[in-house]
Amino acid sequence: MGITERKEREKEHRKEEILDAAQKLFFEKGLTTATMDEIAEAAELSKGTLYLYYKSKEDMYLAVMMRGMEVLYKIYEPIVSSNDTSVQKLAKFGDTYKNFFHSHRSFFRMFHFLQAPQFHKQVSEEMRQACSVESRKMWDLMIGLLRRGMEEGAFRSDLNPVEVAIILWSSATALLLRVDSEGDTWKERMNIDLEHALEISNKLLFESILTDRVRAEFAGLNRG
Amino acid sequence: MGITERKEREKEHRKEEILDAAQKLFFEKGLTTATMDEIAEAAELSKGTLYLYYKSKEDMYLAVMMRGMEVLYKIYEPIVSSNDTSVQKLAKFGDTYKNFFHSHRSFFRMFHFLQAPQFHKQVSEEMRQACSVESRKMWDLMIGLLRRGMEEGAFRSDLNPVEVAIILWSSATALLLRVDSEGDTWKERMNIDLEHALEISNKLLFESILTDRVRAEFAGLNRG
DNA sequence: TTTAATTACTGACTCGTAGTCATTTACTAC
DNA sequence: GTAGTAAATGACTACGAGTCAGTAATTAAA
Repeated sequence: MGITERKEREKEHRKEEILDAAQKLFFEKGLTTATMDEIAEAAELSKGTLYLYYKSKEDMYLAVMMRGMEVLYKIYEPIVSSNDTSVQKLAKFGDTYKNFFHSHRSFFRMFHFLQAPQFHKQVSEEMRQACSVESRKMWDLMIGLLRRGMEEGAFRSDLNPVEVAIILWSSATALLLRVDSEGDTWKERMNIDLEHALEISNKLLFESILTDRVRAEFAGLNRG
Repeated sequence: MGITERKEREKEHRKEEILDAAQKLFFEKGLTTATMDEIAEAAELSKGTLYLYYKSKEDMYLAVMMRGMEVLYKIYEPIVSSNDTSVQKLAKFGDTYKNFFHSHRSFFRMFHFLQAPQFHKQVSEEMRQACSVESRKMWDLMIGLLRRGMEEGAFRSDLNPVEVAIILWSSATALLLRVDSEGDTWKERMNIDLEHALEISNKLLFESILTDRVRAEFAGLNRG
């Protein structure tokens, strides 16, 4: 009989329902301001029940964040699988990240959590592991793209593809975080458009990793 | 009579003593783990007294962080005032930031707080203002350096010096944060030295903002 | 010197919230 | 119908930020 299986499904379903409620509140209020009581109420369950499904508030937060990582992965994956050239793919990577920032701002903000070690106290080892696996998928996409581009002679092969991936990803993330938190300030006080700064940053880094041959083509395209 | 002045001095002194205790505990335990009771005990005062000098725990945290910003400023200021060329100065800026990261790791970590908007709830307007002024001093140093370099023809003048400052600063900060929180992981799992990645990132960005003339000299120097 | 007034300090208290656990309710099997 | 199991509950504990009525110390006035 399939009772065990049905129960298993229902349990998974309940877990997702709880996460829906958590997502709603984390999006609205952020990690610290949203309370477990509020999430419980939104999920139409008691607080105790939440802890049958997630070990801590932080674990729950990361579970929501992983949804965001999956969203981003599903956007990126087809870019890598497409028939574009490596150069085109990398350009799309940059645009896509910016689009994701705009269309999924709340998820993007959550990514920031990973880099704030002071709040990881309550994160379970399992969740840490799961996040690590999920983020590894993203890195592999990008590193693979760069590695193939180097083999094809599009990108400079004297650079380490992993290092380049980290450089591109980190600088884009840092600038988008700044857009998010300080964008208006820079605009008002210095008349600076941080998104334009991001474009310049991407352009500078992008061009500096192209091989001379491809850079010449690229410049030709930009002029024509 | 100087009683009012003496009292004023004593009050300032007490405020610094409290900050010494706070700094010790924030360095050891971070913002969330350090408690006001612990800080009070370390300062040999009651918790209530702390609130006569600082409006909230977050305010206190930012006051400590500002000490770090002053330390960094005092390291940077002489670089800008020196007789080096703009190119040399900019190179020193990069090295200096990395040195600061190593010698004042706890301060560096605190800087990260500014970019985590979810924890700014309890920060008073005065403190926000004070931080803004202090960080503005740093930015002005860097922006001024870039602007002069552009006027002298060392850096490309088709770029906006403010944008370049933001780009260089953000990417360096992002990579150092990663060194701090994930450095060991990348080393173990991928055999990647994130500090080397930072050097590459700096080199790529650095060279791409030089004018063609200076880049040629620079390349000559690097070879010679 | 005594007393009043001002300032500095105290620590028990309130309040909010994460996480727990003994108990209750709902469901399944025999 | 009853025993056994799984799911859910919510009152409770622990803990920490921030408060405030009261106390002590210092200065000014009488």
